[in-house]
Parts: sequence; C-alpha cells; structure tokens
Amino acid sequence: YIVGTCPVCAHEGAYGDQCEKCGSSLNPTDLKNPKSTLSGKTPVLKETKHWYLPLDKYQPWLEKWLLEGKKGQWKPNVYGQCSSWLHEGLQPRAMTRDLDWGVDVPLPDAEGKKLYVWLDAPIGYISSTRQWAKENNRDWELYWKKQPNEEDNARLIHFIGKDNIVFHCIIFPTILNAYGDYILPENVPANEFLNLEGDKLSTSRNRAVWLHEYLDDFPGKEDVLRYVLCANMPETKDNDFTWKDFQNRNNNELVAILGNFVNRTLVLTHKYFKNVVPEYTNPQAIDEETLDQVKILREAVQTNLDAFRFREALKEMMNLARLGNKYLADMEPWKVIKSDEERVKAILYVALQITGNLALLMKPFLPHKSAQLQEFINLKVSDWDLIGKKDILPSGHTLGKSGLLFDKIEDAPIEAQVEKLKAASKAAATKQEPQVAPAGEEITFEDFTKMDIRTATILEAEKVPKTDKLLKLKVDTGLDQRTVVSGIAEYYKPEDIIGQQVCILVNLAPRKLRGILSQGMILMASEPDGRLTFVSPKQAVINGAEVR
RNA sequence: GGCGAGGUAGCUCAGCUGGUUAGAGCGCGUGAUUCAUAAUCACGAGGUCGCGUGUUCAAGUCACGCUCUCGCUACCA
Repeated sequence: YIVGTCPVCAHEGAYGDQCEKCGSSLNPTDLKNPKSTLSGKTPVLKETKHWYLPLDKYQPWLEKWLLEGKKGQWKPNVYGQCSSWLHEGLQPRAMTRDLDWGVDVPLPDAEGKKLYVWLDAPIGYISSTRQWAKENNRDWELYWKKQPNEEDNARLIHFIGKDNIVFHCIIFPTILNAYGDYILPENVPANEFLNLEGDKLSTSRNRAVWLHEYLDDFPGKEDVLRYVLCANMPETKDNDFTWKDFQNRNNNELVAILGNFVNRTLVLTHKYFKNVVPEYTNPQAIDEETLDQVKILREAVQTNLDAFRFREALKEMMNLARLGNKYLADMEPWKVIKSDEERVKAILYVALQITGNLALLMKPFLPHKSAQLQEFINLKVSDWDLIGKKDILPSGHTLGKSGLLFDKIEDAPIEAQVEKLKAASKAAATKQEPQVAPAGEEITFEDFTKMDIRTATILEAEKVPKTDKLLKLKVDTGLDQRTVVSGIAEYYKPEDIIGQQVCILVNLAPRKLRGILSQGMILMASEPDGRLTFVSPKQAVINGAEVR
C-alpha cells in the first residue's frame, strides 16, 4: 500500500517490499518520499512495541545442544526438521501480539499486548505441574528444575505431532535454557500425521472421530481404539485410520489372538479344575522353555517402549498371546485329558502363567482390558517387574468370574461410522457460514467507479517456473491483449482454463511478479479456507464489457 | 524453487556401519484340529526393494540425476 522512490535506483514507483525497476527487495521504511496508494498521503510511522525472543543469539547454543547432542538419538524426521531450521538461520521471534484477546503481557509498559501462544502454551506445562503438585502435596520443582545430581533430573519428553516440532525442539528449549535452572527435553519423538479414511483430519470440516461419540457408539471399547491407534501410529510417515482396519484389527487380532487365548485357557481351567490353578508337577522341557519366553518378551516390549517404538512394542506384547495359542495347540490338553490328567495340570498351569503375565504385559497398551483380565483371574498385584514370574498365579489360587475380553465387531456399525463421517463432512461443507471476513470500510461511489472492471477471456495460460501458485495468463480484455500473473495455480490447471471468461481489474497499476509484468488482476471468489473460484459472467458476453 | 522426511510383498511395517535363496504381522490359498468368539496351529503362494546411471568382487543398503507423497519455506496485486 506504499509507493515511493527507490533508494537504490531512484525509480519513483517502487513498492514497499520491492523495486521493480532494479529488483531490489526493500522495506517500507527504505523508500524515499513514501506515499499511500490509498489516500496519496505520506504515511506516518507508528511505533508498536513488541518483545522478541532473540533466537539468533541462541543459535550457537542450539547447534551444540541439538545438532551435536541429539544426533543419532532423535528420530530422523525430528532431527532433520530442526537442522533445516538451524541451517536457514534463526531470526528473533516476536513473543507478543497486538490482540484484544489472549493472555496479557505481565509488564508495566505492555498495555494491550498479549503473549504469543507458543510462548505461553509450553509454560502451561510447568504451571499445570505446579497446580497438580499443589493439589497432591508434591514438590513441582522436582519435575522441572535441575537437581544437584544430574541423575536425579526428571526426564522431559514431548509427545507431539510434526507440526509442533519447531516449538518443542527450538523455541521452548531456548526459553528454558535462557531462564537457567530448568531441565531440557530429553527427546521429542514427534509423529507424522494420521489421516482419516484417506483424507486429512479436520475439526472445522467435522472430519474427525469425536471421542465422546466413539464411546457412545462403542461402549467399553476404549482399549480397542487405543490398540488400533498404537498399531497404526504414524511413527515414520503419515498413516491412515480406516474403520475397516479398526474392525479387522479388533476381530483378527484382539478377539482372535488375545481374547481367544485367554478365553480358551480360562474355559479349560474351569472345565477341568473348577477354576483353581492346578499343580505344576513333572514339568517338561517345553513347559520351562515356554515360560522362559515371557521374560524375553517383556524385555522386548520394554526396549521398544524406551526407544519410542510403540508399534513394535505392541507387536511383542501380542507375541505373548501367540505363544500361548501355539503352546495350547501343541500340547492339546483336550486330548491328553482322556489319558493323563496329571499332565494336563502342568499344561494348564503353564497356560495360566502366560495369562497372568499377559495381564500385566498388556497394561501399558490396554489398561482397561488389563484390569478386566486381572479380575477374571483374581490377580491383585500388577507390578511390571513381576512379569516373567513362573508362579504369578500359584497352584491352588482360585480364579475369578470370567467372560469375554473382546467381542467381534460386525459390518453394520462399521458401515454406519463410514456413513456418519461422510454425512458429517457433507453437512459441515454446506453449513460453512462462520468465519467469513467482515465487511470492509465504507467507500464512496467515486471510490468504486475508480475501479475499471471488465470481462475478458483467457487465451493462454502457463505455470510460472519455480513457483507453486503463479500462473502467467494472456487475456483478451476487449481493449487489448495483455499478460496477467495470477496466484491460482493450486486450484486451476493451465490447460483447463483456456477459453474461460473472467472478470479483470484493468486499470490496476502494473506490477512485476517473478520478473513478469502483470497488467491487471483477475477477480476471484476467495473462500475462508483459501479456495479460489473465478468470478465469471453467467452467460458468454463480449470481452471488455464493463462490470459495475 | 530451496530444505526436511518418506517411497521394500494386497495392507501396515522391519531390514544396524554394503555380503549367501529380502523378513514380520494382517489378508489370501492348502492342510491339521475342535478346548475356544468359524477362533487356533502348520505349510504355502505373493516383492524389477519408486525409476535411471554410477562406485564396488558384491547395493534395498553408498554417490549422482529423476519421479511421487507429506511437511516447512518463498512467490499469491
């Protein structure tokens, strides 16, 4: 909105950001004789004060702490994104805003200033800890402050998505470090994005699975969702949540492998030994070897959890149920019972130990079902360290009342969810009233008539090289044929718009974009999400017709 | 356009510092089995490791070029 004389080449029509004559990029304050393009008056420089985080000053520290210190430790996607930012060079970042809503800047000379959300939000992690500590009679500083002995420090780990990497890896650590005695994030195992039925999640488009609705639709299945989300976690690249996959994983994995193993063990114990854990006499090598596997699987789960490989950890947990199924299939207690009840006692003893250990091993992933299984088998203790014990359910122990841990999900509710999703996003798309831009300032009729808008036809269109959004158009305005550069390439392909009739502002001052002189501006309807659509006469009219 | 991450069986992924016939789970096929929610167990069929060139005795694994997906960034009169 500002023109003036270029300080480099003395061209008089230079813009506030760039001089087209010499191509220099400028700041508005660099211009000599600046004038407003709206009113023609000389702009007044108004100061607005903002507080900055001088990230540039901490660049050397970040390079050492992050680039050197976290190399090979942080996930490639996280480390790569951070090093990309650091290589571009950090700039001071404004931490205050001129807004009429938000958290006030708590400084005497900061009237009307609000804190930038990403200064504020991570500090909320600390204040919420303080609040929690207060309510629970704990010392919050143990969780955030550096302790006299480094090994006593709390470990700070941020579980986030990739869109939050910069705030948790660069900005927040810089603040913590600058402040002084706070611990720093040990790791930030950010995930990629999870899509929903092949498209991005979007709460504004109501393209989401709302948790309260899920719990209504699938009561008691909170752990099923946990399981599917964990098994499908976008740890290395974007992934897709589909209801079909949800159903398959429930039916083929939770029901068929885990639930089924538990069920058959408990049913057999009930049938043969009246729900009491039998004696473990004359164990065979296979029995001991099978029980030895439990500890190995626990180690595998643990190692993977420590390394934030949750999908793999989950798979190892399921392997314990697989081990149990295989053991039962190999031992065939339902056959042996006909000839050797003593042997069946040992077999079911082993199967029950696997079940007991499984109840504990699944706890990090399926907390509700873990508790439920503990009730089934009347297991009161739940320490992780117990996993591997070969007598977690000792002989003579009476089991509880059992049922089914998981049940099958039929096609109908799954299809209903898919339909619901479609209907919801369709409804959201048609509604769409909110967040249209408010009406602009009142202008006079003369102001309006200054704009000469005409109908025109696009004759040629090509993408401007090295840009994503720009198309170079040749249009027939009725008056002439001229070149217009337009930022519509995301929504229109060049070959699709040739012959398209549009409206064009013909008396707009020409402007060079990417080295191409753009003479005029194509009128577009711009929706809140940024989508653009041509504003065109409904019926074909001559080129050059005045639009009023 | 620049930068980052990813592209390995139908699907989701593993393959560390290059080394014999590329692995797992689910799905699929065949067989076994019946204690179990037609669940389970065994066996099997599926892969030009995105494309190309190069380095090497040897490349999914290294180098260069290209291509596709996601993200950050620039351009959007």
